[in-house]
Amino acid sequence: MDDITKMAETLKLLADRTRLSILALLKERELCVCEIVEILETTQPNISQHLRKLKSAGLVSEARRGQWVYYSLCLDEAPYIQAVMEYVPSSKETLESLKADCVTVECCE
Amino acid sequence: MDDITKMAETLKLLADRTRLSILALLKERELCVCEIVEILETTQPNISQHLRKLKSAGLVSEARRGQWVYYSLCLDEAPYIQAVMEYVPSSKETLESLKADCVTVECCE
DNA sequence: GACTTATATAAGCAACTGATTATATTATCT
DNA sequence: AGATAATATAATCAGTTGCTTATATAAGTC
Repeated sequence: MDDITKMAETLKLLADRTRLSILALLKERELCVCEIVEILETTQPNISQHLRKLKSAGLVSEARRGQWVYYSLCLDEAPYIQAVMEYVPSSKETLESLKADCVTVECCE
Repeated sequence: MDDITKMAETLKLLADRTRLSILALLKERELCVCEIVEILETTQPNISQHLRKLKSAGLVSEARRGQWVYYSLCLDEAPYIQAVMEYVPSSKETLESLKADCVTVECCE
């Protein structure tokens, strides 16, 4: 697979509303699956499967802590992804409002 | 449509081998459709339809000169696309080798 | 060990995408 | 006007994608 094909494949991962949102969130801080599910208002399997794609491309890494699995951004090997991420609108407010009404999610302590 | 959704939509245009190759070529210089067809070794309708998508997103602009329609890059409005394009491998050699055996294509003068 | 919570995986499906083939349009040349 | 070359559009189709529902695994709690 030549360089351009590989680049197109990697860009496909960003070219999806849900995955780009996940990456935008992880840009702020690491998050566990259930937090992402709550914020993006979708189902858990949906997020899990998107995370798997991002992980197998090496764009995120996971760390289990207790029953929670935390995902964080991992863009050192993907400079052009990093370049794009500079332009993704911040999710800071979204994350703060989550903290505010953090009743349903136990993992945010 | 929120910002992230729009960004994902635009990134979809780059997330395709053929379209990314077209953009990489146009990064070097403007090209007419038949040149792109010859270089990328695909069919004319295929290229035409990809160019239409790129055009309707404003990423390329067209200029008819005689029977040929020349396309050129137009990324002023899309900073993050421009950022990605910095990382796309150059097509300079490909374009020069085209010039070398430019027999079938009449438009390159 | 039984129950609950968090996450992952699998199967199924509707919607979308990229390519091909066929046809239409536009311009040039005689 | 007729023939040719360049490009655009339309129809079709196989392959892919993202989501949902159902189920499995893993960790924590009682």
